[in-house]
Amino acid sequence: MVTLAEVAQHAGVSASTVSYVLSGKRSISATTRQRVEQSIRELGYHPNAGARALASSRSNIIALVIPLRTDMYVPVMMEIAIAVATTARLHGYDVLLLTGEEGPDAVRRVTGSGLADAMILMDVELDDERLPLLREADQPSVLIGLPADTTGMTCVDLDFTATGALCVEHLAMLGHRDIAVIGEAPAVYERHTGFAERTLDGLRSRARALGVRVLHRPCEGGYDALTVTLARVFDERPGTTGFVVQNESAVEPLLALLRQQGRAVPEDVSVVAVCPDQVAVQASVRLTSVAIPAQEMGRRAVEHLLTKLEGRGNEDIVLLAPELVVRASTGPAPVAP
Amino acid sequence: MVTLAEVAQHAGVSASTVSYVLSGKRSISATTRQRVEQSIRELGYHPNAGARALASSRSNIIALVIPLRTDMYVPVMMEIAIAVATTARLHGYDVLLLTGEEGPDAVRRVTGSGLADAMILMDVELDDERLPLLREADQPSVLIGLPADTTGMTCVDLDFTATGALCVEHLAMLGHRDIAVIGEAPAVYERHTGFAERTLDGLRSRARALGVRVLHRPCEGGYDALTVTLARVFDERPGTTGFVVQNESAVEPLLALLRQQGRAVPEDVSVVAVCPDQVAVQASVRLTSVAIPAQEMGRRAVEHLLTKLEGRGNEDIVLLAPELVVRASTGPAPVAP
DNA sequence: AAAGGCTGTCGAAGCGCTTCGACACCTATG
DNA sequence: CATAGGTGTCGAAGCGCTTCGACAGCCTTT
Repeated sequence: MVTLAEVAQHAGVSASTVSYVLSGKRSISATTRQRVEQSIRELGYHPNAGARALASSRSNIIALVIPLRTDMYVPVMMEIAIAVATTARLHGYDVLLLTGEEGPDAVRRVTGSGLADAMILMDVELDDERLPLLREADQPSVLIGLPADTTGMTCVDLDFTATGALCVEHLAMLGHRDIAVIGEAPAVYERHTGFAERTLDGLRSRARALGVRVLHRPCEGGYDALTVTLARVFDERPGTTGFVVQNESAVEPLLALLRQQGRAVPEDVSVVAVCPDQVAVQASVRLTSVAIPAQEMGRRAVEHLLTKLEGRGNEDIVLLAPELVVRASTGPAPVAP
Repeated sequence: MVTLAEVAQHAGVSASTVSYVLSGKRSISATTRQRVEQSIRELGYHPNAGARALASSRSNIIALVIPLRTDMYVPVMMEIAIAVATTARLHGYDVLLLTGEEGPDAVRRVTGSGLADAMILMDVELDDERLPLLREADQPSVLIGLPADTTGMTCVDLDFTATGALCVEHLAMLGHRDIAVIGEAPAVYERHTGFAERTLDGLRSRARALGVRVLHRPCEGGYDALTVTLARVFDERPGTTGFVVQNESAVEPLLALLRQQGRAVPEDVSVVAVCPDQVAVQASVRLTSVAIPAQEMGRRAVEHLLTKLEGRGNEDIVLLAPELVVRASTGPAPVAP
């Protein structure tokens, strides 16, 4: 293993000079710099992470806490994680992957040990028990998701309230008056993950404003669960012509069942989905949808974290504006028979 | 930030004694140990990771290199990553998340900087350019996937050859004589990721032995691509009654199209999938399938890595035996009309 | 009773780096 | 020409921990 001292000797300068070449914190003459850089290349030198962390008390590592559950939005989580890792690398940081399993202990461990300089938490619950710890930690953090109390926190999320409103608007504009919402599994609501409720809020309040009726049903993924849910929907609201789906694993079953019941999409029934674009375009009917901008969320989270690490920037809520893309699953409401 | 020295002072012992209490590398009297542990708890001490890494030249971190592409098997990757993180924590290790983006440089960086003690690489290509680096590195590594040349490497993977064979066997036993394989996207084969080819090999050689005909078609996900592929299959082999699908995003389209064409599953056509269980049970027909044991792969990879870190264990190929679970998508071949 | 072996604790060195103050040298200024 | 102010480089201290050798005190063994 090559050390700073060896590089210094090889280049005929002192260790501190090499350090300053590396960090750029003091001016170094062009000739010296080149000589040092040459030595670094020749010897294949890589600074030792531990020593660096110890001396500078910065690890250049960002901790990313991902949810342990893999019951929903897996591709979204993955995409966020990859975006976080990629963006972090771009700025010279590495990413430490923690699962939600450890709970608050993970926060204590990271802040206490100096393992990471900052943390990003995904899948924050409305009343997350890690929040108090983060508030009093001296390490910056960014949440992906929106807890109930955001004081002192920086959060990045899709504006789910606006998303809900957008979906209703689109359907209302097409003349739909009775809308059903197929939501996430009941467990997701019970867990108070926030985004599901917020979508619903946005949806309902805009529906009220537009004079549209909304029926909401949480739903497990898969065909069996959806068969039951759909039957209940049409039972209670036979005139339903618009659907909003916020549950990846309910998308395809919904389309299949509608088809099976002789309800054509979009002639008889319109469907708007809240899902990754890939799901929307690969579905059996290309879905009008609001995408979840996973990459952007990951990128923004890291960038915000970095400005906080630099002392600039601070408490802040970033809500990404939803975009509805019209595809083949929505059309004018059928004229009443 | 609490330091070892502060704990030592608080407990009225020397720093080294605290260190030995923590590491257990020398015997400590029960009373001293308790006093120290008490102080640690009271002060909320966490060892500083950088200092520890520097002094011991072990970071207690495992690097996990995940593929950058999110075009396939995303849930599987995620599940592996989570299993790796969880298992690692169980043994006192943390996980550093690297994307394939950096290529061989990632390996150099990690080995050079002592950032991690060992690495796990996912999505290894048959002739991966990182392999030579890993061979000469003094850090242990484990591959998830099987490259062409495995000398000096430890690999963990599903036995895809056996998987292919198992699928054919099952269909052959049910009397199917003409089998079509719907594979991954052509790009996956071009990239030489290995597992796709191995499945095909196992499939073909067992088919030959059993006197079954096999037609293989790579296929992009989604309905459009599958419509074309399926038409070609039935065009070339009208008597096809068995399908093996190894492409998550082709599963549902296949079922839908078959249904649409009036081919009942499993009465007219049988379908076996190679996919995560979740996909198999959530499909519109509960699929007979060979699961990809993502959790197990992640767990085994970490455990192997740890034995290598301890100096025990070494070069080794672990092929997990596939298990075929019969569900509702396969049945006896229809009697010829 | 002396020699030897354990056990439990301590002090000190050192891991590889960053960073502060010092200082030699050079150039502009009065 | 002496002085002030930059530049560019160096030496040394110290980050918080692990680990090695030393050794005091005790218990066996001969």
